[in-house]
Amino acid sequence: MTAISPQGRTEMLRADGKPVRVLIVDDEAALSELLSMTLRYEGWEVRSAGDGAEAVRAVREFRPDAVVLDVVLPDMDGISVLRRLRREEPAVPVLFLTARDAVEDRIAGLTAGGDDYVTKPFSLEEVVARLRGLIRRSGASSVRTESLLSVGDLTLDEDSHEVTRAGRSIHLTATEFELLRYLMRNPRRVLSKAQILDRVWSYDFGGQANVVELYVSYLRKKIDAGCSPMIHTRRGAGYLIKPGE
Amino acid sequence: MTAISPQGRTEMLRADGKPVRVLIVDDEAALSELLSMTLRYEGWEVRSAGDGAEAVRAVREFRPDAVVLDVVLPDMDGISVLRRLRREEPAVPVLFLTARDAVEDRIAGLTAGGDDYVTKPFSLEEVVARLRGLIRRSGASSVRTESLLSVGDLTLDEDSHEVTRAGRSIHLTATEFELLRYLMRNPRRVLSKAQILDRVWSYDFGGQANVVELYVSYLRKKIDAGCSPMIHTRRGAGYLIKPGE
DNA sequence: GGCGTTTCTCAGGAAATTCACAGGCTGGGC
DNA sequence: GCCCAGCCTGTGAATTTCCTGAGAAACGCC
Repeated sequence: MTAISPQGRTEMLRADGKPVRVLIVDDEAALSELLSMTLRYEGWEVRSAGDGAEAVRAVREFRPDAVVLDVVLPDMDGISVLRRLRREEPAVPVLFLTARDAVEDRIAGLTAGGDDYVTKPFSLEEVVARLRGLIRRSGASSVRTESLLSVGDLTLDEDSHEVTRAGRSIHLTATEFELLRYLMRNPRRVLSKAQILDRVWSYDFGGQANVVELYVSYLRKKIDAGCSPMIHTRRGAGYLIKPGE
Repeated sequence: MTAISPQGRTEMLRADGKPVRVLIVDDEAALSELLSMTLRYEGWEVRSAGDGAEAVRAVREFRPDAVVLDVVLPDMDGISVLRRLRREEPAVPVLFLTARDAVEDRIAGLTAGGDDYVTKPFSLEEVVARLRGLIRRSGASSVRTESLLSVGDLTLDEDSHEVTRAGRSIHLTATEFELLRYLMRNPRRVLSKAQILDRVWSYDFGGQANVVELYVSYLRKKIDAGCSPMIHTRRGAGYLIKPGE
């Protein structure tokens, strides 16, 4: 089930019409808060736990639709936490947070089911998208939300990562894809370069703000080439996407 | 929920019909005062805190709908304050105030979800607009306010920054946009050049007062061209906007 | 380890915007 | 009808903002 909020953003709802519930299990307060705030803003109900014991308690009481689990925790490792979570709630999908070098072999074993993972440092856009995907596939929301975003004759499939303009398939790199997705999830809304940077680039990105300009430029070459432009610059304010003409 | 005040200004109200509450956290007394006065005049309830400890206390008692947070504070840096605020009130949206050059290092990673920031020196119009946006999207006011302002056949969308007159789209620069927004938020009310300067230009603007005349002139060329004029001069008093005829 | 791809920095140039200045215009008091 | 403060607006220059090519560095895939 999806609902269009007054601001025009699409919200994810559960079968009973209540907001989706997410449990965040992470001992780094800063990260945990960053995620909480972001997910709340997505319209979800969030609860967070700082260690494994708390997580198990929370999953029992809170009955989340999905769990974000940092695999490095102070009192138990992620695997034990996972095991105990699963004992409580076998079907709940889990999004693992992991360091880049804490290689894929371990994670691969964990994510065998419907689970997924992102590596630190991640972008908020990525976490939100993965979570949406997990929840969508888990069937927590009764009416399946579409994975297809569209603005005018431009479409973007969040599952297959396929992008088309006027039926024509377009190849995008990972960053280009995330930028376009963020724009398309906020059509007709001006997004500042700072907002884009905070959302699409990873939280520890320390580079120049003009990467945003650069990637907008890349996108335009691929998206708006030969067509009426959909990506618009609002000088001094930011960028927005809207149907051509 | 919006209400039209007796003077014709639109006010923002919370679900319970009470005014919106804003907490200002800033150690520069002058700036803090300026903001307080401005926000009170907007019809909001304002409380201010000069340091982090006070801020934490205030957020606990006052339960603000939004926080304005200067990231440079005497006793704690903005990040710690933010963290402690969030522990008290996880969902409260924050508007960060920051120096222009400090932007790129630290702010990334702070702004999550609905948060936003403005760089010093800012214009009051900008701060108010951002705050309104933050509160509007956070859901503090039960009936969400529209992002669309309209006076006669003139409309201004604060989200898309789109302006139309009689259905015809009009391109405005950033300053023109802010000036028009200020006028349109105060329809049928005479605004003096001094008021406009104080509100639309940044607080450290040191230029000639006749920029206001200049920008009114620009606006007229774009807004009132060929139509019955909506922007009127009250000689010796100021300007006002009202529907044509 | 090599090679193509992707990400990002840097810097030059183009374009839009902001603003000062100054001369012209106007309304209203006399 | 005259005058002047107050207002309007054309011109142009400084500044800001944005766009984009070139190339270095990092990454990922055999």
